[in-house]
Amino acid sequence: MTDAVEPPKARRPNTRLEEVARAAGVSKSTVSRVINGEPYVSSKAREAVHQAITRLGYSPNQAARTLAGSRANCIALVVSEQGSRVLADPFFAGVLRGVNAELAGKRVQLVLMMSKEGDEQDLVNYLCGGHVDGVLVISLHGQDPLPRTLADAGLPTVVGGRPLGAGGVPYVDADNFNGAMEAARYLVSLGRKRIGTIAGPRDMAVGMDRLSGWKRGLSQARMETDLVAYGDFTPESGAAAMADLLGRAPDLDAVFVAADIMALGALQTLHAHGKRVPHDVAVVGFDDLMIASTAVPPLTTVRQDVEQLGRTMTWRLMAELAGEENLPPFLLLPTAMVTRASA
Amino acid sequence: MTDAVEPPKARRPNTRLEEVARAAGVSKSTVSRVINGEPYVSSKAREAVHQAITRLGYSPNQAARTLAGSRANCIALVVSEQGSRVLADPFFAGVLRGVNAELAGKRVQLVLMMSKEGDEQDLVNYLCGGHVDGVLVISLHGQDPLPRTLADAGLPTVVGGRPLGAGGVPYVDADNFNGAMEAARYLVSLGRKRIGTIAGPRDMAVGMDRLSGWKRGLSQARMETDLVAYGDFTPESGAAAMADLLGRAPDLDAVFVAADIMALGALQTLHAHGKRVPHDVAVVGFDDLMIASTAVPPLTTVRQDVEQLGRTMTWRLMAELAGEENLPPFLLLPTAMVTRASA
DNA sequence: CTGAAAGCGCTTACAG
DNA sequence: CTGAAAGCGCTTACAG
Repeated sequence: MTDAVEPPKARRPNTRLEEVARAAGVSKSTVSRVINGEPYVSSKAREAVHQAITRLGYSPNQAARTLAGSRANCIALVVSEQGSRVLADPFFAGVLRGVNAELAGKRVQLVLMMSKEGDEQDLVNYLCGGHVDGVLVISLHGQDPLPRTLADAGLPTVVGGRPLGAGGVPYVDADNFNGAMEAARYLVSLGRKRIGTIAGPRDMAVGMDRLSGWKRGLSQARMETDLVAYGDFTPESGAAAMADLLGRAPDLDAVFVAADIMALGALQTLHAHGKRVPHDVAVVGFDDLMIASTAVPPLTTVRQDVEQLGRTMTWRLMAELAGEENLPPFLLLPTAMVTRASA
Repeated sequence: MTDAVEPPKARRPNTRLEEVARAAGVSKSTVSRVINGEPYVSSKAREAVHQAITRLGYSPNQAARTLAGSRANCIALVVSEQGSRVLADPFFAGVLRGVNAELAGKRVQLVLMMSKEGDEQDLVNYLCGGHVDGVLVISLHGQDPLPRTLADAGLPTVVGGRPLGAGGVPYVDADNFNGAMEAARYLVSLGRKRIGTIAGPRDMAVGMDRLSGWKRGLSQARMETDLVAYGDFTPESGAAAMADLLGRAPDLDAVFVAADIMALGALQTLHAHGKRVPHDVAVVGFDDLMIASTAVPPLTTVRQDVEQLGRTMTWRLMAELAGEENLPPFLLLPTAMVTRASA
């Protein structure tokens, strides 16, 4: 035997609060108070504790804090798996960046959970089990009762994107209605006469709100709002919807596509049909994804700031956890037209 | 005063293990054993406990489990913020889906942490503080010492994408070298004579490995490997690199672009220069993003399965946590050419 | 402003 | 196969 037997990994115990207390010459209570930023601590004691913490590289045991205290110091971001494929990756990643940015410096962890078809009960049990202080929910579909369930259980909850089936639960959303209306007005201002739209899925508010905005924009100009085709936020569905629209209205000269990712498919169809963009058909998208600027031609679109969405959701949730009152029931973030070559 | 004073939120205590024990007519120890799937429990007791758990909707308090036991039942996914912008969103979202898929059914939570410039020490303190059982690290840049630091601290760590500065730390990666070599060979087989490449950043293994693969593919055909331009995984950098290449070699008739997102920019430049794709210049990308198929023309590319990457990383980490031995030090996932119109 | 003590809800030897 | 008891590392009244 040349190999020594692996010694039983002596899991070196971490620095504990007690050691910090000893090093600082105070009691555990005082250290705890300093860590939690409580007011009644002498600056001398506070100073000593801070130094000891730094010197020892102390990091409080979260499990113990959670168990002893009443909060988990942890919030959950719940993503519906179904929705995550549809709403697509840039949305998800952007929101996440925003959430993290807002959480920076706060001692709050983010746990990520994907809700899968069929395990809703497990999810609700877990979330309501005191493991998290609050929940952020995104990419909801249809009348998903999840936010209502969580809110009813007394768990602070904020939804990203207006929830269709959860009246009363606070949410943050881009101002999809006005963004789409502005896009429609822009196309009208360009002198376009036959304007269609490729809308998002009927069971998501983001789809319906953008459709409503487009309708309003056209109605105000006394134009027809009959040219509607639906897609599901994939390039392929955008291509198919565009073909549908072209078949129904050969004289179509503009289209508002409710998502850049579908607009890419629409551009492909227009190209295949020999339609020049924007000469024959003007195209406006929505989202302003990174790839919008490299579409052929570069896509005119309505920008929404998804990172800001994540930040705002988190801010709203943390404010509620902090006990602030009279918080707004919902928040709408502004959108902005970005004019490029396609319209 | 018409409003009643808000009653102090009577935080309804959750079902506890003790109540389950009482309902099942056994001791707390036995309930704990059942929950943790330990072997020495009579099937009768096991059955009673399971029923009680279901009936009471019991969800164990993770904080208590963590504190009492030695594991956190939690792993971290660490994303370098800098890297996350570069590697782009689809990568991140795909990996995350894979991680979640692999974690499904296991009672292990995923906490997400973004490492920001300057807070590395906090991050290391936290991770090594016993709050997580293991760490998944992605989108590393340069010689980032993080994985080495974590591994040295005895924390099981798996890196996604070959780490440049962490020899010895287990990693999972797409087989970038062979994928790129295959792309180069494919262009050669098409009869192309002057083949360039737009490579990724020099400080990321993914950039270097794809570049090496391309070089090898051309060398084997005794072709020049001088036409290299560098980008940073943005469409804009791809556009600029393409212009550079065209300036250096007007006779260029093919280009391997190390990422689809850069290929979009390259296509735009080629278009602007009046080059027809693939007639004048054949283009092959890498990744097979959703948008590759709606590029104009649809992009021939090398597919990597990022979701599989996430699953494999997680599997590798969980296997180590389970105490399995003789695990592979690294794992390379196969790539596959996807032929479309651009080459 | 400070400290001693109880308790959060589990897991884990230990004894049987 | 099972149970009584100690202990994980904090926070929080309570008393001073």
